[in-house]
Amino acid sequence: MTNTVPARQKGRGRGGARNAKRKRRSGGPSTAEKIFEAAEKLLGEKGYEGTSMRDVAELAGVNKALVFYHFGSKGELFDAVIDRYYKAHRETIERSLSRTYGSTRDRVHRLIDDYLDFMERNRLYPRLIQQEVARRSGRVHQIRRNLVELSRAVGKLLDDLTPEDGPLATRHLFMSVSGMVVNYFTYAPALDELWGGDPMEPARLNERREHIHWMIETILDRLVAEKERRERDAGRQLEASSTS
Amino acid sequence: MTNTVPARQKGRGRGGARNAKRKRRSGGPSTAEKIFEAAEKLLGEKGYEGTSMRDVAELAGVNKALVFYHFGSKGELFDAVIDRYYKAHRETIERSLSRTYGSTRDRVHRLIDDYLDFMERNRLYPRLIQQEVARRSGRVHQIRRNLVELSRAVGKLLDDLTPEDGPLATRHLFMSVSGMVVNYFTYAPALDELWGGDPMEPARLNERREHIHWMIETILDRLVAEKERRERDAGRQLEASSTS
DNA sequence: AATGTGGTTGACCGATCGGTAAAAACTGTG
DNA sequence: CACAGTTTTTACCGATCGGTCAACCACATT
Repeated sequence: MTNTVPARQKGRGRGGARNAKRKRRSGGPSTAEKIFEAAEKLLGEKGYEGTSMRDVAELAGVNKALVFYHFGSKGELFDAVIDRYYKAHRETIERSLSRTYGSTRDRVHRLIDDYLDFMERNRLYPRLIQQEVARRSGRVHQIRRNLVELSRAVGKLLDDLTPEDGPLATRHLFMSVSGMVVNYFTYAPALDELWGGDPMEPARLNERREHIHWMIETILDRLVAEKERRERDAGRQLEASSTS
Repeated sequence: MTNTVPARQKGRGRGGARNAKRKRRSGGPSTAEKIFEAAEKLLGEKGYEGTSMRDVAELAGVNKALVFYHFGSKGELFDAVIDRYYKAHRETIERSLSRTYGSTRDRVHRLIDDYLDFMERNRLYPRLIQQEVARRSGRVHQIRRNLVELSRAVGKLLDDLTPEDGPLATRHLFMSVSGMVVNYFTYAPALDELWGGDPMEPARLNERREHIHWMIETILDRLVAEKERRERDAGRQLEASSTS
């Protein structure tokens, strides 16, 4: 998966990073991969401060020193995890935005679907990101940039449907919709009384998906209506001034 | 503020909790209050695992042992903080819901306003709650119950406007709206590039408030329209069956 | 068989963690 | 003043933290 070159001597020391890549006979995951997966899980569940390197080693089923051998330090290990998410997140967005066919409305719905797919495939990601953002961790600045760029891209997609400023600016809509998406994954399981069952099972997830699409549809309808009203008003204004 | 009786001997030992409450001459906050405020701040900013009792003592400007003297243990200290939020949260909701005058629409808007007021007065609360919920901390189960009850109360308020199940059920709307509210406080400061200024200054907060009210209005309009359509359809159905 | 190399191990380090015990200081009351 | 009760301080504890080290192992090359 990620780079398999150990981190022992941090950059300094002997020359180029010779990519060893010794063959692994049994098809199982490499040590580095096992560590990475354990770190991914624990970071999502317990957060950075709540996870110890011993926990990681134990869950991975390897010696603790191996974690440092392969990833250097706790910070580097979790940076690697976050970096993977960052790249997957970015790729998801870019791939979705690159498909430019269909109406604006179709493209927005498609973006939502791709975003939800990403969340469903990476269920620990929303938990991780909520924890780190709430703590102002600084370790997630790349992902923050992703979100800023995504909001700007949505702004271009919506074009003249939303004003540049004020309560209907794209950034507000973006915050609201991303809140709808992300919060479900973090809050719904904690509020399972409301659902009477596991909110993460496929049927419930699809229900949530429908809800969000309904919300998007409702918002877009209103934005279009308001735009038309603005244009009508402008036309009337023009008409009135020309006849005066 | 909270109970000022130290926790040294956990329940057992000498008889009733004699409320000492020795008078404090200088008007400043008591030691317990200083500790509590420091804990509140750090818990919101760094989370439970990210905060040490030494940090708390240092920020409060008191001896570390005093923290244990007054609050017993780390868990009890932070439980006290969370309990205060729980009660304030609950009181805010109950007071808002108890004012039953006005239309359903007015009452919903009022609830949103009161909720936003609470968040603005307790800016560390959304950060705390997001961290603890994302970690499935278990220390916030009272607050989770608050949210469940709030969702049910909103359901009663909306009455027959929302169906019991499916993507338009109250729980989905509740999740979406609470996401809009809470996520702004946790995400907006991390995405300050989008705002070109501090999203927590009063003008921006009011803009956000307007946005949320606009969203609520849009959702309610659509729900009312769909309800009327359903009734019209039902009437037509009835008419058709009576003339057949 | 000798050598070099990347992967692995267990023992260990100083720092910090939450928590405790007992003495010391402070306080109001007789 | 003596006394009792409360609050604060100092010094300490064992456990755990992130991280290091030297030895060791498996294996490919010479």
